[in-house]
Amino acid sequence: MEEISMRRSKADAAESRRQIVAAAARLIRERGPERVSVADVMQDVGMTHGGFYKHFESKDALLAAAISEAFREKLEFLSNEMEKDPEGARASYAKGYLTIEHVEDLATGCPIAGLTADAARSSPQVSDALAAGALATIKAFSRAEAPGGSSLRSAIRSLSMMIGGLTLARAVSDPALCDEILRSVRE
Amino acid sequence: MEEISMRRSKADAAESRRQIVAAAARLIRERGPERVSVADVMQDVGMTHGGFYKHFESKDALLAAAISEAFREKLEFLSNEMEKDPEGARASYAKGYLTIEHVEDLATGCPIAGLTADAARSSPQVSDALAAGALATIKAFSRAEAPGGSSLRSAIRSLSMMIGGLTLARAVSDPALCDEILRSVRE
DNA sequence: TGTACATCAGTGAACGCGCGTTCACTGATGTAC
DNA sequence: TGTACATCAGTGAACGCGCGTTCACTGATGTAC
Repeated sequence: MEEISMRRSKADAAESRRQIVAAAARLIRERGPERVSVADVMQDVGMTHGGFYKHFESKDALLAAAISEAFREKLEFLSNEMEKDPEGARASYAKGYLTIEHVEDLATGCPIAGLTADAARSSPQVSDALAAGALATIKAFSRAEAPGGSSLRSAIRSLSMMIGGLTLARAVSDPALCDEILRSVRE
Repeated sequence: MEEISMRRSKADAAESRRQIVAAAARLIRERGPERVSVADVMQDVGMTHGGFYKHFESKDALLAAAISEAFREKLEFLSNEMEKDPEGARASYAKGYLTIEHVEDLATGCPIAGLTADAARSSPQVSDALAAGALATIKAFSRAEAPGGSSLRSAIRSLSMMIGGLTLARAVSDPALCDEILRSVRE
């Protein structure tokens, strides 16, 4: 315990930072940005809260980095799908998106559905990170073009249906209705 | 100031409670449930925070009541629209829903889009209130039937598109893209 | 209708607690020679 | 390669502050007679 408390190499520090951001990206989606303290995040990576400010200027700076990280993971996943199957990537992403697993798994779920309400009431630093992620998501979806129709329009419409369907499924409590929502929106 | 501090009649007390709930319904959508304190709400209706517990058992009880009130207002509005124009109520509600005004007005906006993420991380008391409101909304939309198609399915799909479109429009920062999202989803 | 008293809506001070942030300190790391 | 020293990642205690909640108190309301 004590020998861990000394200074670490630059590589170690960079790894610490990565872990802090990854932990925050999960925790803020699971519990909400306000219900996750700096100490919670640091404890999650096995550190004490005091060292936090060696990595970030403020909690808001961490939130912004965590939101960017959440989008990075999602877009990386979509990008891999597109390499494997350029034609069906968007449909298969939507299929995985509209599942009971995604409804229940807040921690690694869609950051647009999970964090837009929070970001809209937060500082520019936080809402800018969400806006950048949302823009990148729309662009990625436009690229993963479905056959026919205006690319941007159809990307926006697909994303809206997915985000709204997930939100509505999370809003209701009756499992049967939740399932009906997912099935209805999946087409 | 001082003469206001004494006991009020039962009618006055009921009116106070109504005002507290109405203020909370606005404030929690505007700032988020965690960023609104009991003292903020009481101050908004011109009272001190000490009297709060004469009306509610806890802050969570107020949040539940405020969520129910937000839905009540929305459903009342939809109900009025349906009386005026049974055929076009759903379309005209959707048209008003997908506007820049609604994107910017969090305080009196859709509680599903604005509060589902918060409710999903809250106590049963709070999430149950949201679930009840969401169910009532789906039912009202099913009743306001669009011509043709399965009533429930098409209600769910319309609502999903609206909620997702509003969320996506709130997520982005570019006004032109925000406008493009609203237009794309409005059909 | 009038009187005496219990009730209880609202006040304002106080409570404990957790939060974001700061700070003095430690000692391995990294660098200048 | 070896030595001396500055750096800085991480520790753990401490800070002010705001929060949800409690409490003793006030005096008009509401009721029993």
